Amino acid sequence: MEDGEPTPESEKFKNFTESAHESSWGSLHDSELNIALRQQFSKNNSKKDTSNIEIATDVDTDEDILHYSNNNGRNAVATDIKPPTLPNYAKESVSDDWGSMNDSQFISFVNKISQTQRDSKSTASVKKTLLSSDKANNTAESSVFLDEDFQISSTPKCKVSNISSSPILLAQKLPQLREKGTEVEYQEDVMTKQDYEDSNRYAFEDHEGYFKVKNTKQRKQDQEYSEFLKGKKEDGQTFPPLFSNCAIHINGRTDPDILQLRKMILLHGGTNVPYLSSKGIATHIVAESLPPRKRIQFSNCKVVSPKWIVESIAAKKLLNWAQYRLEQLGEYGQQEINFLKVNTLMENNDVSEVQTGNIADHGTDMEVNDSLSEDKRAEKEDILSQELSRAGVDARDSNFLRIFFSKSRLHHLSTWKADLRSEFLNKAAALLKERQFDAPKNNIVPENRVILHVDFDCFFARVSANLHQPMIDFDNTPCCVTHGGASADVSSCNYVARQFGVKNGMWFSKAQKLCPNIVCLPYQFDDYERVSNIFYAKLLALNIDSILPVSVDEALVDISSLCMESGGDTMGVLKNIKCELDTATGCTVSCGSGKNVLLAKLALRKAKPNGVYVVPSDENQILRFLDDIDVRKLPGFGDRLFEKLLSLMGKGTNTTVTISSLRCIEKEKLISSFGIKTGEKLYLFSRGVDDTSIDLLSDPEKYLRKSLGIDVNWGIRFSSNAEVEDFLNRLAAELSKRLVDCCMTGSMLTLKLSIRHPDAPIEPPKYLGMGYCTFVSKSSRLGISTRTTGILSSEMKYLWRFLNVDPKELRGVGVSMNKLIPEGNGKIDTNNQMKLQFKPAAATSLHTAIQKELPEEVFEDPPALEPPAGIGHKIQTHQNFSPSKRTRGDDFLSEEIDWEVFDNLPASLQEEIKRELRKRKLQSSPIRKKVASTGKDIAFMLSPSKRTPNNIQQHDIYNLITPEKVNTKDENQIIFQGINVSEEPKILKKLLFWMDFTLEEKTGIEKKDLELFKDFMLKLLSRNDVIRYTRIVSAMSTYLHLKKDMRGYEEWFYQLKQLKALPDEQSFTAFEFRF
DNA sequence: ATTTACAAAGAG
DNA sequence: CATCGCTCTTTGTAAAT
Ligand SMILES: Nc1ccn([C@H]2C[C@H](O)[C@@H](COP(=O)(O)OP(=O)(O)OP(=O)(O)O)O2)c(=O)n1
Repeated sequence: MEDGEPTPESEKFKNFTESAHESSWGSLHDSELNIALRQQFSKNNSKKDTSNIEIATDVDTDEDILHYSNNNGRNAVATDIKPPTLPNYAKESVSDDWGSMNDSQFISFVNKISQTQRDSKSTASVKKTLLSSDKANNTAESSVFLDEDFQISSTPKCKVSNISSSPILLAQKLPQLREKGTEVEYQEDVMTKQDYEDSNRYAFEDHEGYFKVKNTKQRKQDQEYSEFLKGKKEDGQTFPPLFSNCAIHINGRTDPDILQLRKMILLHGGTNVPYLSSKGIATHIVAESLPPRKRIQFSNCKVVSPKWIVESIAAKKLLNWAQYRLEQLGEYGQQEINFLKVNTLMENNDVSEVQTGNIADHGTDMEVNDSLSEDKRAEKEDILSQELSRAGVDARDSNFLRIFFSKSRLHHLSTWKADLRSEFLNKAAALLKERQFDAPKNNIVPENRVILHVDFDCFFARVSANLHQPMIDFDNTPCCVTHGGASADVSSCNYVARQFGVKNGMWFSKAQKLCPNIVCLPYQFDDYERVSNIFYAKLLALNIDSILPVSVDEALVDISSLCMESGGDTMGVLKNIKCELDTATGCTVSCGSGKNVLLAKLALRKAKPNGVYVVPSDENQILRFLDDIDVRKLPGFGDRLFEKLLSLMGKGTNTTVTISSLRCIEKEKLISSFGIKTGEKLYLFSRGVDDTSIDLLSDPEKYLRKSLGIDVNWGIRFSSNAEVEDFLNRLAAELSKRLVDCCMTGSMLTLKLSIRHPDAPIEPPKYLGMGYCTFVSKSSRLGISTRTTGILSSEMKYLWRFLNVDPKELRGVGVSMNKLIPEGNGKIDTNNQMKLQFKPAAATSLHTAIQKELPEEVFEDPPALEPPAGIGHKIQTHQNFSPSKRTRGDDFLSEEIDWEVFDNLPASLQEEIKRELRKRKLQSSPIRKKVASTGKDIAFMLSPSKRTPNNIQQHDIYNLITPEKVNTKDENQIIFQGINVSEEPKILKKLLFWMDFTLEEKTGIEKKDLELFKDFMLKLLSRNDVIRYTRIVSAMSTYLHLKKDMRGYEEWFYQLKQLKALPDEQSFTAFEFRF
């Protein structure tokens, strides 16, 4: 059993796992699984009712699948009658901007056009056709194709402002279309033959090859197109080849947006670089602003504002890019950063792929190999790539995190979401500031609000399929995005696959069983981001009242004003928005609307796939709409709540519950079984009531991030404590980096561990997965708001030791910063500082040390014993928690304060970045992934207590030889630096000098010195010389108090805080000894 | 009565 | 070979204050 023999329980677990993945992707996670299992186990143990439960589980699952099939059935019918999507060419032909298409879309589009226009050679006739089809788009087409899916019909002639094609743009684009068409037709042939191999599942076995080809292909195509254009001067339009020597990459959302910029660049002879590959191609990067991460990545490129393009074109000559250099880069020479970077790369013998952690394991266009011969380089890369492949599956490798995150879909989703939140919050903040005086109160009463929920249909699957070569008939071919192995998750599958019962989150082996012909597509995170940028750019271009990003492919939008303008034709507005988004992205979205968020979300469920749905605002109609909806569709209503509800209603597990029956349950009953908030929410939801706001301006602080964490629950396999602590060091560095990225510091740290459940096999069914686990978490106050890697890692290691988990049983590690404040806004956690006056700090590393060195009975006394009873007890029951068995403390001094190099970066580079952050300006217009400043930019909106000048500098910790020398060893005499303890003033003088020195030094306290110092202090304590001890700490604290503005202040504060906390325990101990 | 620590659930 | 099971918010609960 211990060795992972498949016991009945673990077998059951496996079944449960798989069915859970099927029945509800995303809503049932392992933590929940674990709960479910725990519950089942306990049930089984107490009631001996195993078979019953198993059956129940199965039935539940089947039912769920059935339910979804029904849903798909409806879609299938619709598909049979009429294709739910427009034929690609029809949609694309009405696109007002071909720039939004990717290569394959473009090729297909052009082919269709040239096919339909085969006989007509004149530009004018093409124009006419396109124009008429454009018209069709706005009128007939919506009724013909879309009405099929609309639940409520409306006139197709609605007009939404801002979204119709500009006639000027249209006229400009027409000749290009035709010309590009003939050009590309040829191009496609060549490409198909020379570049692509038709492999069984993947078009390309590896992403790298794929991206290289894609990049090459697009650039080549763009280039031929521009060359072709150059020769053409008809139509009176000229496009001087301003950018002929430029290869330009557009980074994220810009103004004017990426579509327009790309067009401008290509028209004027430039090369567009859609993806940054490891070959240094891009000469310029266009962006509005960049977060530190990308700033380093892009450091050897000329990073310019979009204005450079616009104004160069206006001036009809290439303007000096330096004038448009992105301001944030400021004074640090790009050369210099590049130089540092290159050196780092070479020293580390690293490859750019790992360095940058780009999605397809790609680096930037940083080229470090100029000096190496091709052969040598290839050889080197070969060796490195071998090392890399190990690094990706071994958490002990220093590159593991980077590789893991670069391939993790969930990491990307989370990151995108956080970035979007941050960006839109900043936008809102800027807007609020602008408005401060003219208060443009929007006068729409809640009853008349129209909330739109818009979401791509099977986002990843659609985008990946669009890019796939050979082309996929998306509406008839089952396909899904997955890494491809049997136990790999299906991230997203299309609706064809869903008819077979395939679901997002299901294991691929299962999906394949259900649907043997399913096509497997690779992840293409860059493209998801790119399409998402277009999506949001389009939404922002509308006259919307507010917008709340829900996910990379999903947003809540207040369209009350738009609907008012259109005379209440909500359906028409939705259709237009849908059309607009479909054409711009080459995907399909669905739109649902209602007078509140709840109704909008439910409407979207009805609208999917590829449709729109409007919930009317009449109360009775709302209730009728809700009546037949499954309660499981309510937002926030997952498996666990459903289970509870079933038991509350005394229903079997295989039933569904409609909202109308939920409505029959009294409020009190709901509250008593679900808790006050949840009960009340369910009560209101069942009546269609929901007052959730989506307005970032209404309460900006609410949307400011409150925690920042890192979780790794894959690939965690350690054999020793040292390996774990090494990993924690790297986690700390990563956490610190992310805190820098969003300009925040935090004062509480939480470590969360996943531990193999005793009943789970050693190796779970999923390769390197976490399997069935128990979880423990422990948090600690730092006493100071910080993000210093050294402090974080030290604290994490303390928490790790505290939790006392066998490294071999560890299956996952998470760490999170909890009491966040925006950078520079008050350094000290005053709340906690106050507490320090009265009682020892919460757990700190040094406590551990003391515990280790004290006799065992100390642990039995609550004041000295850090863990509150609850925790200790819980851990004990789960995993033999026994503090007294902890290893002796000899290793403490060498391991406890493990000051690592501050970060992976050279200190000078770090310094530059931080300076840069401080310089950041409020009005810089934010761009997703380009603006990391969550905190600072909206600092002015925070309550005054949280606002303080940000003149306190961050400090570094860096190894440095200080004036300290080796301590002497004497058993009887306490000697510090050759000075006997009786000469206390001398020692103090030395200490203050040392402190002063390190406070100024940007490299901080040298690790060895600190060890020696602590060693000395601990000796004092061990002799019960609390008086001296306290005197020294007080003197140092007082001195430190005068040095608040020094860079080393924070670190010293932390250290002294720890030292201060010790005597309380010590005196207690002494007291104990005396009696 | 609040505040705090921890755990669970739910989302994409 | 595989595989990349993240990360944040909200809520419930029990215990401490
Ligand atoms: N367990 C999950 C759930 C979602 N996703 C990713 C893939 C999806 O494409 C994207 C968006 O999630 P949605 O819930 O919107 O699902 P889809 O867009 O795939 O399908 P649809 O919205 O049409 O139901 O998030 C994922 O990787 N794993």
